[in-house]
Formats: sequence, C-alpha cells, structure tokens
Amino acid sequence: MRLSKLFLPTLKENPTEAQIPSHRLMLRAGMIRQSSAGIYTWLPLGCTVLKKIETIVREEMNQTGAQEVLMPTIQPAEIWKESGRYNDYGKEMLRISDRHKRELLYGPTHEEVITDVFRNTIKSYKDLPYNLYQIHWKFRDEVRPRFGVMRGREFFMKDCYSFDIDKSSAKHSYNKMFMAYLRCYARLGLKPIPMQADTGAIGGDLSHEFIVLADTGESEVYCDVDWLKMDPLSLDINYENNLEQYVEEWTKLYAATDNKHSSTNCPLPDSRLHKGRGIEVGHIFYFGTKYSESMGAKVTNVNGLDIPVEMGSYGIGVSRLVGAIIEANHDDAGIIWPDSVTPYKIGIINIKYGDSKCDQMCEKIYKELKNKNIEVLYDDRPERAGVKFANMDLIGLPWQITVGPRNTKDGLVELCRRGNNEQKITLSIDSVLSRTY
RNA sequence: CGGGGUGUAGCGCAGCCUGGUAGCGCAUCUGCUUUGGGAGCAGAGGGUCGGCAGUUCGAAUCUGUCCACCCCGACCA
Repeated sequence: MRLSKLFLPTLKENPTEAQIPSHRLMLRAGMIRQSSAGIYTWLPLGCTVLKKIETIVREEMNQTGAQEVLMPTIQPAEIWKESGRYNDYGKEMLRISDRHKRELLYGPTHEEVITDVFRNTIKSYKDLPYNLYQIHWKFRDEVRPRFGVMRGREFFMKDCYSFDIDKSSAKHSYNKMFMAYLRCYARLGLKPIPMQADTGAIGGDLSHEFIVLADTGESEVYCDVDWLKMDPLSLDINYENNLEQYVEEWTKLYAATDNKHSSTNCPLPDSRLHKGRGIEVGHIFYFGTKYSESMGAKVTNVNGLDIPVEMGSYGIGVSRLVGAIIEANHDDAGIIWPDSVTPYKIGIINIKYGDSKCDQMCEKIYKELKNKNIEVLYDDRPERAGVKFANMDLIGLPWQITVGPRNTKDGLVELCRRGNNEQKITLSIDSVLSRTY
C-alpha cells in the first residue's frame, strides 16, 4: 500500500478525551474515530488489525472443532423472557421496538438465540457434542464507557456455546476452550493468565477469566513469577485427548486480582510474587443446564429419557484486544505491533521523495517485497524526513526500511526494528530483499 | 447510578469574572526558501462561540433550561 493513497488521518496532538495510551494512540494513529460514547468507526488501519486478530481467533476456534455461525444482532425479547433474563439483565440491555410494537433488543450476548436454535433442531444424544461460535458485534449500554475500545458499548466479540450430553463431556468442551484461549493470546503476543472467576450474570459453577499482563492495565494482578515463563505455544495439543492435565498445569500457579488477593492469604513468599497490572480479555463459563432447563433444550439420552443439555459459553473481546495489545506494546513514540497482528509488516520511508535514485530504489523494494507477499506500506508522500519517521513510529510497523540520499549512492538502505530505532543497520538492497521478516 | 468537569475553526486552547460583534498554536491552501527525526518566511481560507429561551440598545460573555462529551467511584468482554 502507498501511504499517499491510504486513508490514514494521524494526529500530531493528543486528543483530550483519551486518557490511556491505547485510546490516545488509536486516535492519533488514525485507527478509529469516535461516533458517540463508547461507539467507534474503525478506519483502515484499525480495521486491518481487528481482522488480523479475528483471523487468529477463528483459526484457533476451528482447530478445536468449533463451527462458525452468525446470529442476529437484533433479538426478540420473547426468548429472554423464557430464560428469565429479560428483567435480570437491567439497563445494560438496549431495548427497542419495531413498527408493530414488538419488543426487540440489541444482543448483549447470545445464549438465548443459540439455545433456541439448538432446541428446535437437535433431539438425540447421538448428535452431541457441538460447539458453535460467532465473531461479531454486541452492544451493552454501559453506564460509563471509557478507555476507548477497551470499554466500549458496541464491541466486537468472539462468543461460542458448547452443547454436551453430560457433565464430563461438558468439562472436556470447557477444557478445549481453556487451552485454545491460551493459544490465541499467546499468538497475539500477549502473556495470558487464567484466573478463577465469579460467574456473574451468566451463572454456573465453573469459570475462568483470562487476564493479560500490561503495565497500564486496569486492575492490579498478583501472580507467581513462574507465570512469566509459561508458554502455551510450546505445547502440542490434540483436542481429542483428555486435556485435564494441561488445564491443571495452567491453573495450579497462584494468580489473583487485587480484590481477591491479600498479603495474609497469599501462599507465595515475596520473592516469587509478581505484582503487575492486567486487562481482562476473555471469560469462559460452564453453567450446566441453566438455559437448557428454562428454555426446554432437551435431547433424548441413551436410555430414551429427555434430559436438558449441558452448556457452556466462552467469550473473547476481540475489539478490546486491539486496545490490550497496544497497552502491552507501546513506547513514547507510538505503537509497537507484534508481528502477528501488525497492519503491515514493513514500512518503507522514502527520505527524499522526488529524488530519482531514492524513488527508484523505493519502488524496487516495494514491488519485490509485495511480490513475496509481504505486507508493506510505502511512505511515498512528499513530506519531510522528520514527519515520516514520526508517523512510522506512531503507527508502529515492526520493520522500517529507510531509503535516503546518504546511502542510495552506494546502493544501500537502512533497516531497523520498531522499538530499537537506535540500532539501525545499513545493508545492501539485495540483502534487504532476500532476508526473511 | 452517585460525585465532579468541559463544550469557542479539523486538533489543542485563550477570551467569559468586568457584555460592545472572536483570537492564538498546530493542521489545510498558495508562493519562496529549506530538506535525515513532526521546518522558516509571507499570504489566504475556515467559526450561526453545543441547542433553545430569556435579560439588554447590544450576549461567546449574564440568567434559565435541554443536550453532548470527559473524569472519579460502583459494574463489565
């Protein structure tokens, strides 16, 4: 992509409304614009990152055998009355009515919709288990939206719902999600820590929330220093096998949020206690028959008896993750994207646009990298060098190739890794084209 | 939902106390100079001062009311 063509409205100054780094940087880097409180338009740069995260989450979900669906954003109030949540959910649920005065709502979550589909179609234990997921928009009318996309009212979420015939099978479904979540976050360049959690409005008796560590996170987190060494991607997981040992491995180390932690109940000596900050980016629940019971989602078991199906639901805040990743990866100059989600892998800075040597070299590098299917953003604007450096640092592409008159005469360019700008290396155009990024 | 705050050009702000017809920096456009970390000079365009009502000869400024947004707390992916 040529920067001269890209819709990228960056801001030099900090917008006053943005208080935390991710919000500030997303606005400044031209990723989002606010539409109203807690509701955003995603501009090309932000949209690309969102899609990248979505793809990783989708890949990991598919690996577990979960199947993708799309449910409506607008739901009938009727099914919520059946489950008993229509009144319970409170003002966070946006209630609307259509021209016939029928009661509708903009879905804050989808247990009711999926349970409704399930009960109308699945009748036998032989069909189970199923795990169905979707990745799309939800709306919760938060009293106080804040922190940009980290706490919006409209948000992009992966939610999935498991259906099993009995408790042990349901536990396996839960464990699959548990492990898949660890993998998702790790692939996004984050350090995930699962923590025992309250089940809140969704209900149930088994639940974990996933916290990622970030210095500017919203809540304090206390955990065993050994968490920092854990790497979910090093595990070779077969989702067909019993995953209990892995889950145990990943829940035995101490971890607690500040409202559950106190120096008196903490089992760790100070030397092993890591105190940091974290952001909640996922939550998984096993809630048994809470909805299947109230909504009559029953299947016939091996003995010919109709029994309510065992369920769980599992959420990942995809749009929130964009903010969380930035919170965990930025410096004073801007964002530092992890390779897995960066909107472009390489930025080419043409220091002197209009200089035939610089232009030619940039064009060559741009075209050849594109031919190698590397996502590259070429700053071909007739701007001053300082503007281009500042912009490239702000949008945080992991690699920067600088082409300037100092080096073009010798056929050389400079390469540096975002975050290590002082460690620029000078190399030939051939080696910059042949190396792997 | 309780408490606090802010709405003036695309962004950041001053002006308001003490009413007299709107200003600064950045951005944008034009020209010249400059050219390796958000350039300099000269010029230009852009605002029904959040909306409505009132007081007044006259309202960005005073009064009332509504709206929007932000911050702190309680709640959440």
